[in-house]
Amino acid sequence: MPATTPVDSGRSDRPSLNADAWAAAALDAIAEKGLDGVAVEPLARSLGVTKGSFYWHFANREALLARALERWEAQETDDLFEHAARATTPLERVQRLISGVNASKRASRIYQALSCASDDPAIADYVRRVSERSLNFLIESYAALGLSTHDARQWALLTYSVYLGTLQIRRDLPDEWPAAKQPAFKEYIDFLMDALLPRLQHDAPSSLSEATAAAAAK
Amino acid sequence: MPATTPVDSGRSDRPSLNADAWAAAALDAIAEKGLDGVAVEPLARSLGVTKGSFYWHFANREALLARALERWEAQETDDLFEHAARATTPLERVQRLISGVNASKRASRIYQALSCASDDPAIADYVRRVSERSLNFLIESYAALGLSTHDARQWALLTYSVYLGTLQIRRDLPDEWPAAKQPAFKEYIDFLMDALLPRLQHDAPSSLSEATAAAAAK
DNA sequence: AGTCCAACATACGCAGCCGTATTGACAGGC
DNA sequence: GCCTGTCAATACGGCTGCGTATGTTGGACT
Repeated sequence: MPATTPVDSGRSDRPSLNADAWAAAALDAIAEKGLDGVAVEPLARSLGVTKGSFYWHFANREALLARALERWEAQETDDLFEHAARATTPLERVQRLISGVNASKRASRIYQALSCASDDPAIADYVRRVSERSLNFLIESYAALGLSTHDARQWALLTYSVYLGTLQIRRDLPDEWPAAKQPAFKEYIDFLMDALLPRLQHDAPSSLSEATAAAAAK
Repeated sequence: MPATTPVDSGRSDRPSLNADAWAAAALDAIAEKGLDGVAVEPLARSLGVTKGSFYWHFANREALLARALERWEAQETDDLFEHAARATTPLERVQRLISGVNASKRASRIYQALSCASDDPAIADYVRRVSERSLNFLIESYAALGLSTHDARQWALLTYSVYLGTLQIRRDLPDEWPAAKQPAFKEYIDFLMDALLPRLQHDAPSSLSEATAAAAAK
């Protein structure tokens, strides 16, 4: 009864699922129920179809996972580039990363779920690449602040570990973590920015704190 | 054929499994294969018995999980107390936590696996308590350094997030992380200690760096 | 109008895990 | 020597997910 357009031209009753829709649903499942949440039959149910549809688009569950991971990696990379494009100053980049810790609960959950499952070498490669790009982004940001490659790397490792650790604290100790609206949140972000920025001798310290406040106000 | 001593008197061919042995095996499974690795039949196989034995000691899988989590919480708490007992100075406490980031791969894997599965409210409680104790330990350590409750809390959050984030970096980016034997490791630890300790005005900075080097040399 | 094909649905066998029920081995107390 | 309690093996049913084989349908094309 429901008319379908096989080439997926425009909208219809059933948009005729494609592989990307399955991959997107798989990523949602990872975010909500972990990697084992990516099961063919439950996913089909949530999409309102049966697995007869799935095995038309994919060879098996592994192929779906690969596609979902590619999608995830591309998304994370795009986010990073978009992030870099918006923040012009290297200083601003670090500030945005840190103050953005309260955003994207979904992204952090996917990241953690995949990191947990990185025993699987296939998954480990994706996680490694995504993490590496984030770390390199930070290294470049600190290098652009005038630090040597060596020092920039150390500061980037520090900041990235703070970022990751904060994500986990927010999850494991939700009561201990101030809501973004509370004054304690901004206060702590300011504290972090002070701890995560090297004290450059040739720069006035007031400019750092002013820029921090400006970014946090957004 | 193999004689067993049912009351578990001493050692025998089969030491007659008790509930604690099952809980220990369950924790091993969590460390190696995640929470879903805690499956009755595979565990029984790895212990050389069948699940007929399991359902004598436990009502169901959930009961095993609860017992394993209790065991884990007790272990982590004991480790923390032992850790506190050995490090007398508050400064030493922070140093040992940070430099001990390369130890206990197993513990960190269990922690991460449980944190991933903290959607389950039963598990979340255990994770929360364990994390809370660690954080409070750090808060007290920083407070003992002369910081106010508020400042100690901020520094503790920073250090704990660095600790957690470093664990994850070591797992996700094993190539980026220096081995404990490499000079880069000690160097980075020194860098961390400098970044994670407040600069107290009334203390000579040289004493901090000296104490750091002494602890790292161990 | 008839054919073809993409995109499903249906039905099946298989494997793994859970939990139960039943039975069996073995030791110690009497 | 029998009885009882402990710990374990075996056997079973049920559920869930994977993968395959085959049926069905509606639209595109000619």
